[in-house]
Amino acid sequence: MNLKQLSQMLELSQTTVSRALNGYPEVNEETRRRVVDAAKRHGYRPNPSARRLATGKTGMIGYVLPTGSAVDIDPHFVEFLSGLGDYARAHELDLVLSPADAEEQETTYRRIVANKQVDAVYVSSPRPQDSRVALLDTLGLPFLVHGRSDGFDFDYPYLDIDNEGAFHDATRLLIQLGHQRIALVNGDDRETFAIHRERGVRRALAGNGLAPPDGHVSSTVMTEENGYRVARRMLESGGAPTAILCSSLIMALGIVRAVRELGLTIPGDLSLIAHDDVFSWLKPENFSVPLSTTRSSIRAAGARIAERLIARLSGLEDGARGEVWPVDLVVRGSIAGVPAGS
Amino acid sequence: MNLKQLSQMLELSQTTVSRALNGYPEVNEETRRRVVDAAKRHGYRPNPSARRLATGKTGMIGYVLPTGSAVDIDPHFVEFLSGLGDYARAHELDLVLSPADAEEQETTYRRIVANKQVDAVYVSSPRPQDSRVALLDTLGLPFLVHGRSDGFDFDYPYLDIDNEGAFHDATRLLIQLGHQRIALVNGDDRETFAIHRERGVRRALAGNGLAPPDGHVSSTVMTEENGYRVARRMLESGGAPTAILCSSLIMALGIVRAVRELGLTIPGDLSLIAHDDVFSWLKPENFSVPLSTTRSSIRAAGARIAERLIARLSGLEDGARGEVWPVDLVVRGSIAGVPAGS
DNA sequence: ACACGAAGCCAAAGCGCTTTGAACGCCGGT
DNA sequence: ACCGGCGTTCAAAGCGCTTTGGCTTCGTGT
Repeated sequence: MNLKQLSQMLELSQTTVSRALNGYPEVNEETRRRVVDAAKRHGYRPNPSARRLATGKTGMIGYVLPTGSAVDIDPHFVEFLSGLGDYARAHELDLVLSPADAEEQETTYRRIVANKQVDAVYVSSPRPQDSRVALLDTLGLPFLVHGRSDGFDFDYPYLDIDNEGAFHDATRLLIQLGHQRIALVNGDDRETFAIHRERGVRRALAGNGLAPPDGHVSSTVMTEENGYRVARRMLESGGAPTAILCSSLIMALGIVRAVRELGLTIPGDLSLIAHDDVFSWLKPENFSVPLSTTRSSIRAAGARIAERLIARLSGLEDGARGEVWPVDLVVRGSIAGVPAGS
Repeated sequence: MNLKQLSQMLELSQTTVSRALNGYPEVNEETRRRVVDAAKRHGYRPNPSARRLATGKTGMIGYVLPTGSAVDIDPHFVEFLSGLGDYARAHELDLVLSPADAEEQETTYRRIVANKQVDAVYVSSPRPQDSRVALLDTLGLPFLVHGRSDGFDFDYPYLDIDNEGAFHDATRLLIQLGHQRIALVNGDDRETFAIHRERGVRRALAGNGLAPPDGHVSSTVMTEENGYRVARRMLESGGAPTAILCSSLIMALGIVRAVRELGLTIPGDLSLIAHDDVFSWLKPENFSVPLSTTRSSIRAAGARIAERLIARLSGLEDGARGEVWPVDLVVRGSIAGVPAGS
């Protein structure tokens, strides 16, 4: 059933039917009712391909997926997707994933724009002065960043959590507990979130006249293995940290393993706070010693991003609002005062 | 730059230019060269929306993403995506994710078909007699299943790993080591993969006149917490298992935690084999006791699925070929003979 | 010399929608 | 009695591609 058939059936022009269905004002309310009613009864649904061609709007949002044999998609992504899906579902909003070589994302963004494949995109894992943000800004494709990209002189819409504040507060807490040698096991410090977290830690330390010694700030891909390696190295060095802040639960697994292997205990020998993105399959309270965390649901962020994206597509939101969410600091058994003799 | 402009520029008809570009035979090779050359020089790219409308083909593949507040997307999904992306990238093939309420996926599939949104879909986490498979078969939308759905009297294309064989072999190995009380910590047994794994275990046991006692086969969502709970329950019961087979590394984390908490050791008190889908962020060799595994890269499967899907879209593959991959059995330190006195 | 098929090209008709520009009837105001 | 304007509807022109059917032109066999 297409528009033509429907309009013939109603003895109206395609124009009128189209307008009735799309809520244009210049159609008689009585007529609109008839049209809407008939459309529903016959299960008429406008052909999206035709509509796309006519309007240029696709009703889809896009995401350029960095791939490559050396690239591992962040496991957080799936949790984010859950959130996005939760919200998008109700609006029949689809998400288009365009895989791209990690080095050549720009080409893909250009293609997306040239092809008018989506109405907006979202960008994740941004870095300072992220080229994608700059590109999208000039290309004029609406976008929303999950995270932040510092260093631009224009505003753009984003949703971020207060990484700096979270790690600042967590560090301050450790300091209040008497810790002085506090280490940071961070993610890739080319990304903004990691930079902000490091900044938070340093600021808290500096506020107390402290600074992390050499080798006590590490930046690696957030795997269990890296958590282990880094922790092992730190803990075996002279002046080992008495507390560690860690950017992910998965790395924390590795840290715990290192601690155990060295015959140390948490929190007896080492206090540990990790960032928790809230996964259902790995919970900080279930660590052998329940883990203190900075917590922020990445899934909720996904839902909010979908919400804002949809608002933007329907013209309800505009401008370049940045939104920063506070982060919970959840204290569990993994932190304590400084071990005696340290 | 659109087709019209390009054809005027070349002083040819749109027909000829279109045909030249799409490789139709009835165009002079000399002419084709000119056209292709000009198209490249001017960066002409056919408008996909227009092409869609004309042909009905979209050049995209779809996936219906089950969502809902109670639904957690499988973390394996992201690894699968990596593989899919690796391959799809080179072909500029995009993936459309359509979020759907877990209970109402059917509606979404119908919408996708009615709207001609994608040329094919892939289906994951199939169950026996999966309604999606039946639906897609009748709707006539090309599809490819990752996994298998038993119980249909027609063939359909799928890619699966030999779950039954893997768990059979792993169990047999444990039996050969002298184990008699072997338990299975499985995933959701409404899904085919879990059913096959259980079947593999039972078959190996039966082959030796054994059978799992009550309570030694569990089926839960594959989280760390469930691994812990189940293992704890099993190990504290009378006639505790001396060996456990486990369907995921994440659950294995929980099992290890339970073992440790009970003051037991691996492999001294308990042998453990888990299935490894090959994640970069959690590796079996890095468990405190290196884990023996049945191993199959889910990422490779993603790539292969993309490959087959693409072959199918370009008409190279047809029919309903099922493909089953063998699974590696990798022995590491987590298994040993039966503890004395058991 | 003519017919016939193949090779190569083209004009135009879709695909199914939105949107422009115009038409129609009817009202109130002058 | 006439005109401007409003409310409502419509025919037709896109959007940019593919594909049908037809039209030349040229070489070949009779």
